[in-house]
Amino acid sequence: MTERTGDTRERIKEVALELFSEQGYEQTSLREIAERLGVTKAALYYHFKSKEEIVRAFVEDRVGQLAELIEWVKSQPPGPQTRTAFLQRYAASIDIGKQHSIMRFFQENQPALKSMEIGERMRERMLDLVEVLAGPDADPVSKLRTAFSVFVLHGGPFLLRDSGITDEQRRSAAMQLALELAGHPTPAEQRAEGATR
Amino acid sequence: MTERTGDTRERIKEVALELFSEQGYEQTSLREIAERLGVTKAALYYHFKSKEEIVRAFVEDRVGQLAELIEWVKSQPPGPQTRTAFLQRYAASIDIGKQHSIMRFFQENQPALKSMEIGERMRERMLDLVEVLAGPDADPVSKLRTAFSVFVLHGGPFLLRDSGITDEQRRSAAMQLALELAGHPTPAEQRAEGATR
DNA sequence: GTCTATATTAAGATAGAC
DNA sequence: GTCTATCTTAATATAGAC
Repeated sequence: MTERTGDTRERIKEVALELFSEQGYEQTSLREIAERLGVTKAALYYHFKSKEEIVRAFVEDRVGQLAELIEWVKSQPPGPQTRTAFLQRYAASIDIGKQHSIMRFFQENQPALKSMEIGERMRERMLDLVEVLAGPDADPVSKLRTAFSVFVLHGGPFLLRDSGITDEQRRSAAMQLALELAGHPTPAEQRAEGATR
Repeated sequence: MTERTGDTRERIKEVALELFSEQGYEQTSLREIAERLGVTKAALYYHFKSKEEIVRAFVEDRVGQLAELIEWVKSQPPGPQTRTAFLQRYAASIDIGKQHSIMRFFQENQPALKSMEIGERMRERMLDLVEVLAGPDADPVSKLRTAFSVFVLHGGPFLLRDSGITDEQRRSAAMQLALELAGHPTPAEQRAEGATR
């Protein structure tokens, strides 16, 4: 065979994600992706029927992971302990492979994703996640606190990129703030806690 | 005169900002802006020499406001009290006119802004702001906490847009979390506080 | 599965009349 | 100050040979 099975498709996804997350979706042309891979644009169209299809391919990977994470949260008792335990799992899930790039791409390319159905799916998943984490009857402030606890893990390290510290220190600082936010009980949880004492 | 002085230029800025912040910079064509105004593209080019120049015009407004806010912070004693007082001023500054749209545009169009010098200026201003608010010797977690206290005011209300609550309740929830984050003293501030007791 | 060549389209931008 | 008309460019996408 002329090449290892499925390899080219994966390499296109990887290079595209790298460029899309670094430069932006609209700022990256298929020509650029093709050149980086040492092929022509036409080759890309053999593997994907459009530019948007490439996005769909790697965002779907992340949507699948989120579905699993959401199921895990649902299987746990609601509350601050589950939220803080979740953040450890979530951090691990973005630190492997290209998941962190996917989240950065998702954050920074909302206008482009608005017209894609995969963007809508991703957005809904993130909202679902916050919903199950905070609990359906959480007040708005608690929902925000929960949403930002997750958000800090993506955006925090990036925000600290100009400080003279290591990646590991950035991740650690983000995790510390995330835990602080997630550990805060909602009013509903406080009432429940008081009732069982 | 055929029209009220400077009016058209301002109307272009307004319409462009509205479309750029709702749909994205790349997703909005000059044709669309012109149509909305009831003129042709050529008319836009009489007032602005490029699409990017329109962005520069309204982002510069915000950069100027930020400079003033930063000066105010510098004039105050550093610490949690100044940070919380600042957030009130900051919230007021984005609630007037189109400043909130400018910040949304800034957040959601980072890839497009990356190649514009006005984007760089804006980014630097925001980093300066966090620097003076948190204090130069703040640890990474405190810097993050401070950065997110400001960020919550932009992003928080937008994140809660699907909850069945009013705009006012959204703003209030965002402010509450922002104050919680900004009110937290940094380790350096805690030491200084202990020393003066 | 990848190439060359090309179709198609729409954007940003300009020239010059009025 | 705004128009019509046009230029220029570069992108996504496709046809068909190899």
